[in-house]
Amino acid sequence: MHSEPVASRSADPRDSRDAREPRNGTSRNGTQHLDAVSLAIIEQLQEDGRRPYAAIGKAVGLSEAAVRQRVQKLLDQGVMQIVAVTDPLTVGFRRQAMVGVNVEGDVESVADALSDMGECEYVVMTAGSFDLMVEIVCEDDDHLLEVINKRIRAVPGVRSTESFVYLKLKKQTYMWGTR
Amino acid sequence: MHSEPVASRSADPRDSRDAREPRNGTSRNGTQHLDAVSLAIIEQLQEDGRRPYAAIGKAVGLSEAAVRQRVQKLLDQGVMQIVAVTDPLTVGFRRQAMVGVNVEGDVESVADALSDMGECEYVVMTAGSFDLMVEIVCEDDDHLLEVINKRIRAVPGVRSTESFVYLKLKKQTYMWGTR
DNA sequence: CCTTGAACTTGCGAATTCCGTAGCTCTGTC
DNA sequence: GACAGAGCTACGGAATTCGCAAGTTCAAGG
Repeated sequence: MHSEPVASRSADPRDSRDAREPRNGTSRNGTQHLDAVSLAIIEQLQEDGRRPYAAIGKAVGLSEAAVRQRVQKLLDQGVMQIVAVTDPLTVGFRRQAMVGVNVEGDVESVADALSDMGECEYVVMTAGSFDLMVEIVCEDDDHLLEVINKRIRAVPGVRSTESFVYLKLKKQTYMWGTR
Repeated sequence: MHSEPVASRSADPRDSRDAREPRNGTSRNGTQHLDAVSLAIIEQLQEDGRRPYAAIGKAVGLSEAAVRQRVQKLLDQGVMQIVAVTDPLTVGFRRQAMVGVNVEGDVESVADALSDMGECEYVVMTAGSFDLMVEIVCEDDDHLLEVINKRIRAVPGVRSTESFVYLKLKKQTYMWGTR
C-alpha cells in the first residue's frame, strides 16, 4: 500500500514549505529537530531498511538525490542507523537480562562506564527506584554472572543492582510513527 | 578494514563444511539454528544494513548470489529484519518508560495483550521481582499516564506495575557478535 | 548404487539503483 | 544588494541488484 506523499506538494512545491515548518537543525539541548519529510523518510526505512531511495522519494515527495542526501545526513548525525536486528537468542546468546542500577554520586559517569562494556547493549538513565536500566547480552550463565557481579558492581559509584533475567522475548518493534 | 572471510575456506571449499557444522533449520522449540556463515552475514548487516551483497560475500566467503538468497531467507523466516532505528526522543516521542509488571495467572497471555498495544515497543518475560518488562513509547506525559494507568493496568491478570521514566538514552547497539 | 533435493558457484544481460556533480532557488547575513 | 550556505532537481556514468540457467558437491533415502 503505497501511501501518498506525506509532504503534500499540491501544485507548487513551494506551497508546502511556505508555512513556518521547523527546519532541521540542532537546538540548544542537543536534540535534533526533524521536519515532517525527514520523519516520513525514517518511517519508510523503519518498514524496510533497504528500500531504494527512488521509492522513498516517491512516497515522501522528494527527488531521489534529495532523499539520498537526507538519509546520509541523518546517518552522519547519528540520528538514525540502518541495521539488521534479530532476537539475540536465535543468534547464540543464551542469556540476557535487564539490570536496574542504583548509583551514588554522578549517574552519568556510571552510565558512561557501563556503555563502554560490550555486553551492555542498552543503557538508559531513568527516574524511579532505579537510576539506570541496562540491558546485557551474554553467551551463557557464567558470562552473565561475571558481567553482573564482577564488572557492573565493580564500577565506582554503583551502590546496588537488581537483575531480571530474560525468559522470552515477546515483542520487538522499531516502528514508532507507523501506527 | 576488510576482515578475512569468516568461514575460512583455506584451499578446498569443502574443508570448511566437512565438520559437523549445524545446518540451518528449525528445531522443535521453534528457534532457529544458524550456521557460522549466516551469523557472519548478520554481523555484516548489523554494521551496515545497506551493505552490498557482493561486499558481504567477500567478507563471509560466499558468492553474491548465495548471500542474496541467504539474506532473503533470513528475512522471510523472520530471523532478521533490516530497519532504521533511532532514539525516539529525537523523533518527537517525548516520553518513554520501562514498566515492570507483576502478573497473577497466565503470564504469557498478559504478555500477548501488552504486545498488541502499539505503544509497547518491547515486551519480555523475565525472572526476578517482575514477571514482565515492557518498554513504552509515548508522545507526551498525558499519553504516558494514560497508557500506564488506564491501558496496562486494565489488562486482566495485571497485579501491579512499577514505572521507570526515561531521562536519557545513553547507548543503543545492535552488534552482538561484533566484539 | 542411483536418485532426489538442497545449497552453492559461475556467468550473464537487463533493469534498477547508487553516486557525484552542476545548476537553480530560497534564506539569512553583513 | 551582494554573498554564502542549505536544500532541491536533473542527469549521466558506475555499481548493484535481480532473475535465470547450467553445472557441481554433498547428504539422505530407497
